[in-house]
Amino acid sequence: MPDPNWQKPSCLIPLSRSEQKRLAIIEAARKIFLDKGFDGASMDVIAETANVSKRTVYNHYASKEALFGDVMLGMCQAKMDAMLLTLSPSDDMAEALTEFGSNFVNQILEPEGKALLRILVAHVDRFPELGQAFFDNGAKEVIATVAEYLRIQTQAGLITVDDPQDAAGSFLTSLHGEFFFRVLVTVAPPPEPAQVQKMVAAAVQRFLHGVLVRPV
Amino acid sequence: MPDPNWQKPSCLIPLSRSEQKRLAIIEAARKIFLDKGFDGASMDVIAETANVSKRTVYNHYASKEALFGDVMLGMCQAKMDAMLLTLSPSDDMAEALTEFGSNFVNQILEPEGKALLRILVAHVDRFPELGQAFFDNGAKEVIATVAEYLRIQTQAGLITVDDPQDAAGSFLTSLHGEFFFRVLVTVAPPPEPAQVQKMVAAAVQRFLHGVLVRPV
DNA sequence: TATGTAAACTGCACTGAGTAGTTTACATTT
DNA sequence: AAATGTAAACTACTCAGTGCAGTTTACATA
Repeated sequence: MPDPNWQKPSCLIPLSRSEQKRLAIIEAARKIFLDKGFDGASMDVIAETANVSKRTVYNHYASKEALFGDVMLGMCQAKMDAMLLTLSPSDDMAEALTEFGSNFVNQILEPEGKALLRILVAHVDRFPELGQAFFDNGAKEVIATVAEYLRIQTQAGLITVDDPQDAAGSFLTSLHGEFFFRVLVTVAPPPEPAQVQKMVAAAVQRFLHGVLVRPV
Repeated sequence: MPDPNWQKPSCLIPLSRSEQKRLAIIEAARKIFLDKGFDGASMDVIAETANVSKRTVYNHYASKEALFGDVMLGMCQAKMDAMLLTLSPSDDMAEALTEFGSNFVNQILEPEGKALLRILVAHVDRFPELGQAFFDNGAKEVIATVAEYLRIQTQAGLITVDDPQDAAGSFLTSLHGEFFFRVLVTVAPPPEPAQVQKMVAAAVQRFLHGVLVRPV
């Protein structure tokens, strides 16, 4: 079992017992919710997994909903941070976009990313703020980063993009192709990073070059 | 209330009373499951909505799972049929791809399509065969249709596509851009058909023309 | 070093609500 | 007459959240 002191803000000042318990609860809840969803997870199991009494769980969180919200927001935050790389206009375009895109696709398709997406999708109706937060603070920023990059490169005369926002969204989704859907809707395992790399590179090439021999 | 006779195979031969009840149950279950998901739906409410006693529901379906499976497979089938148009290699490429793509995107983002997707995603773990069936008999065929089209047009020398399968998947996802994700993960309403049309047309243009002024 | 205190934790029984599926006794349809 | 449907009560179970009596921990003071 990893030392809880190595978890959150400071690992120099030892955490209070109460804070240790809270982290254990969050960690257990994270596992159980990811695995079973909101309805499938029981507060008894979460408490047991956290090695904590059920009463303690309710001392820290007023309700199952509150615990779920806290846990999910934390996971969304972590995923957002991991998804966003910077794009340097000075680097080689194909290379820069491929690196950015591979990371993006891997972050989405990697098992825990997939599980997080599933939970979000499954619970939009009951927890609208979660999906909204993930989109507003995560996906939106990723798209904006790419859009800004496309705008700059268009201004530099390297490419021609009319609507950078629209093109960025289209480009990003073209990177994962059918896999996003397949992984979300079936039990198929996510593709290997090597395959992702290849798929993204191909999509970047198509985006940059086009496929038509003689443009109409 | 619509006449159940107008629903399924034949509306000439009147359906047996038993069959009428079965259709009423399916129709009610469809509504409730789409709205509340598997766990949120109760068999009592479904029976009540179908104007049928709970015992009758259990006379037709052995369990809640069985009813859910039947209802969902039916909806998947209908959605698959609606998603798949033909692609004539002789038509203008941009026009053909735009028409095909608009229909595809609209079918996915339209409210009931969205709800169906959400349910599938939310229940993959408990009903793996559903998502698998939807992918194998639906998405896969759509991709294959586009891939075959790209192969033919490449052979005709109109375009250059190395891996038609991969390109088809990438092309199809580039059509909906961020919207697929946004609609799935937030409560945002689906875009208007006009907006879809515009977005798809732009993506088709990019796919066909590319964006690079001077190819590297 | 010993002791007091407040806050937090434990364990467990309990309430109350919801629900899948069954049973029974009777009615309707074909 | 046989099959099918109805209504309502009933079983058996899960699970969120509470109450409570007693214990542990951190920390301050003596």
